[in-house]
Amino acid sequence: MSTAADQQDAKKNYLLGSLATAEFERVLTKLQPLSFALGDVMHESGDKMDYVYFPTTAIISLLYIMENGSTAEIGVVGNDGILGIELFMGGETTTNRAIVQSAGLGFKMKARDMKDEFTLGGAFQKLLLRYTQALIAQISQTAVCNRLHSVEQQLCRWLLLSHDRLDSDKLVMTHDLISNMLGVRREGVTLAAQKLVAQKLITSVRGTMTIIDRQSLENAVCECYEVVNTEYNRLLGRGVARTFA
Amino acid sequence: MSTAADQQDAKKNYLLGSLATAEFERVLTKLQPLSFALGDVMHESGDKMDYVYFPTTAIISLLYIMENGSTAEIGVVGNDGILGIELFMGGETTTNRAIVQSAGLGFKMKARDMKDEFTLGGAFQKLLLRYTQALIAQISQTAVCNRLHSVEQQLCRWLLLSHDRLDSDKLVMTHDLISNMLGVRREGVTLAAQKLVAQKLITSVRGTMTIIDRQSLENAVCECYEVVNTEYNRLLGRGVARTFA
DNA sequence: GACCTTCTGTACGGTAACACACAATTAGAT
DNA sequence: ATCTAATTGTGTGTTACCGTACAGAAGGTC
Repeated sequence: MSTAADQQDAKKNYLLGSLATAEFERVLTKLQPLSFALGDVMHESGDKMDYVYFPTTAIISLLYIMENGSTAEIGVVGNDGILGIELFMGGETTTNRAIVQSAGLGFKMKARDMKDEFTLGGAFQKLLLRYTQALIAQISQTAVCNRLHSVEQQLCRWLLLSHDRLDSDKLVMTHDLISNMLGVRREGVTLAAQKLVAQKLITSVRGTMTIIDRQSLENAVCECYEVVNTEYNRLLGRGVARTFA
Repeated sequence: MSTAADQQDAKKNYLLGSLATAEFERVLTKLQPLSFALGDVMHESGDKMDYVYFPTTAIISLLYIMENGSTAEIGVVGNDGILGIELFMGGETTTNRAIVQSAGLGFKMKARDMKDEFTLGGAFQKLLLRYTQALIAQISQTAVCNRLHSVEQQLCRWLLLSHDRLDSDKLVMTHDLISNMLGVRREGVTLAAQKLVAQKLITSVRGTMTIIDRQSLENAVCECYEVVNTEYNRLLGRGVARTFA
């Protein structure tokens, strides 16, 4: 692939966008554009992946599924990162499911190409490792947040994380879906959402939540959100969070 | 360092022990033996580390400390791994505190030496990356377990995790310390421990818990324990868990 | 327009873990 | 032997979330 439009699009993914020109152009030749549909399972626990993915407007959830069917999200990948770190980390597979949480676009790269690029040991490798460390920070914070914070706080965090990775203020998401991500009951999400609606931070109507007061949402969220954001910023040179005008 | 005794000791750390002879001997010249005392803080959130550590009989907890002072463990490193992945991952620091949970021995290596070894890109690098992926699995499972399982189940998991990394059946640990690791109240640990004592899985006296029926403890634990163990086994060629006679 | 499905709101009883308070026990120090 | 500090046990009331059940509302389909 190599149209100028694709080039522009690829840069929307921060990892690709931070590559120096020469490296970016080499990598670009190995990328194929791709559309992610809501609910698509990019890989199942234990699956070998044929591709790695660089979302630009799509968001992918890393979900863990328990034996009894309950689920919990451990992390999220959007235009900030790459799906498929297990390929260059050497394990080939992981124990979680990757599912499209918000439809959108992105690029894919063959597993073989990814490994070759990584083995070169250049700036791309360094970047991928730093990204992996940022992802570890996100997963760690999820662990802590799961232990110590309320559903309402976690819903705030989840909304902000999604908002950061989207162009729009509208999150197309049912309470049921969010409850699977947060690992809580659907009713729990409804209740928490109502509280946020009452404070006029969001609106929530059948299948869509809209963020109407992001600043106040940031005031309501637990520290976990900011900690992860700062860490992404430190490790990758820029935060994921939207900035204000 | 290079005495024959040290060589034997170094092999007690699985990462070091899985190196091929030539690589092991090269690495060995860069190791210094070290003793870890209970409660020692190996690094604080945000600190740059001068060394990485390879425990052999000590256990280190990766603890996250919230703004309000409450704490939660995100992972644990013993003879199965290395403390200080952030050095070769490129971030230099992390957002958690590393504290000695169980006193014991191990080795340290200068940060500079670690980076040089990693940059060589050989088997050691591959091993370190696979270990990092195993640690990610552990942290992820902690996140899920924090969300979905009871304190009693988590105490079982924590006891087994510690037992796996120790020679003894005695865990020198107060309820208060464990409560900080699990991110729950001290009373909660006391209650959970009482239930396990009633089932004759452990004994618990002032400052020491002793595992007396490991098999039953494994039956009582949630799936999280086994999942992580299987993943360590797959990624590193051997599990951490003790095997039975 | 009638029907069906999906999504959301509400209610009720149950439970696990919380916060706080304080008593009882044990270990170590002088 | 006594004192002190650390550790563990226990009780009481509160809260957040769970499981279950069901009603109402919104949207798609025929």
